[in-house]
Amino acid sequence: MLGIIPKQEIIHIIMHNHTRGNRIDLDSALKSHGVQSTPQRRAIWEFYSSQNRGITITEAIEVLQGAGIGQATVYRTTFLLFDLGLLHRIQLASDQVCYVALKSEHSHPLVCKRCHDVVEFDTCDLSVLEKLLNVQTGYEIDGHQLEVYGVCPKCQ
Amino acid sequence: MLGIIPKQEIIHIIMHNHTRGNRIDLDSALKSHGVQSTPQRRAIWEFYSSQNRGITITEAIEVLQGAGIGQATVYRTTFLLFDLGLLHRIQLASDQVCYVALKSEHSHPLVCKRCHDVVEFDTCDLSVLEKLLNVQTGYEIDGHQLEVYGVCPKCQ
DNA sequence: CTAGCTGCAAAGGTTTTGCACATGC
DNA sequence: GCATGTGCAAAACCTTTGCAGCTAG
Repeated sequence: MLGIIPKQEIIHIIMHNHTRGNRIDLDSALKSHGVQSTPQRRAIWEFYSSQNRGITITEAIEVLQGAGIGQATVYRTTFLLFDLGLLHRIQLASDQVCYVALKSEHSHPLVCKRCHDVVEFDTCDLSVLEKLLNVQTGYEIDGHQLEVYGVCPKCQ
Repeated sequence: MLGIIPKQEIIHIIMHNHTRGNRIDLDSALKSHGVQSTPQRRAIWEFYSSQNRGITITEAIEVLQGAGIGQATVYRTTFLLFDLGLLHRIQLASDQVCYVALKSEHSHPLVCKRCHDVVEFDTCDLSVLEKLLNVQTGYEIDGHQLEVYGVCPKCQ
């Protein structure tokens, strides 16, 4: 009963949910932080956005150098996008880190441990938890990072 | 009304909650994974456990070399402990990663963005979310990573 | 026009590795 | 006693930086 939803369908469901949230607009995101929109930045964002799996910096460099973008720029831009909250950073194995473009403004990745495919979800309600933590600890809560891990239907 | 709980008290509350969960026993954890318990591994675990804030590998190396432990061993052991699920890995700034020892088997860190102090909580109930994701996506869910960020009372 | 961005290549830092020796079981 | 773990130092790798030229606004 589980795992029989065709992949296409899943993507569709996910995309459908996303259209309810605010889609991310790179240019406004950059402008609102007072930094320029350049062809390189757009290309790098485009690349991350076009993948639905975690991308390591090394992979990104490899691909984007083919498009004539310098490795330093890939580093600089990836960190910039991460700092702006447009990329999600994911822990794979003990030492591997990869990035996924957020599709909507509040979303979390569900990552396949085997093939690293990622689907996103935005239906996490942690406001109650955050309130509780605030009362219990006195911390002024201002965000969370949630990643869920599993094995995708294809890999099961 | 918030932020007036003395730190001592907070730690107490947190520790008290933890005693309800299973405390972590390094030796059994190591043995159950078929790896040896050595003085170095115990010392490194001891060190992470004694801190209530995120520790970078560089900091760990610096301290533990004082105890005569080689840097390669610190790397190897830190990754081992992380792979065994005994250390939590935390993203600080865009490129800084640090580690925190889990106090009980299912716990999550609440991290101060300024001083990197960490308190842990185990009251997250994501089973409903995990079930939903399973049905929606066909993924076989087997874990999640949740980090909450904020500013601790001291830093406010 | 100018502040901000980029590519290049070198410097700097971090992580991994091979190997001889030591140690847990 | 032997498989596993460790320290050392070198190698490999990854990330950052300085700078001259380019470009977005």
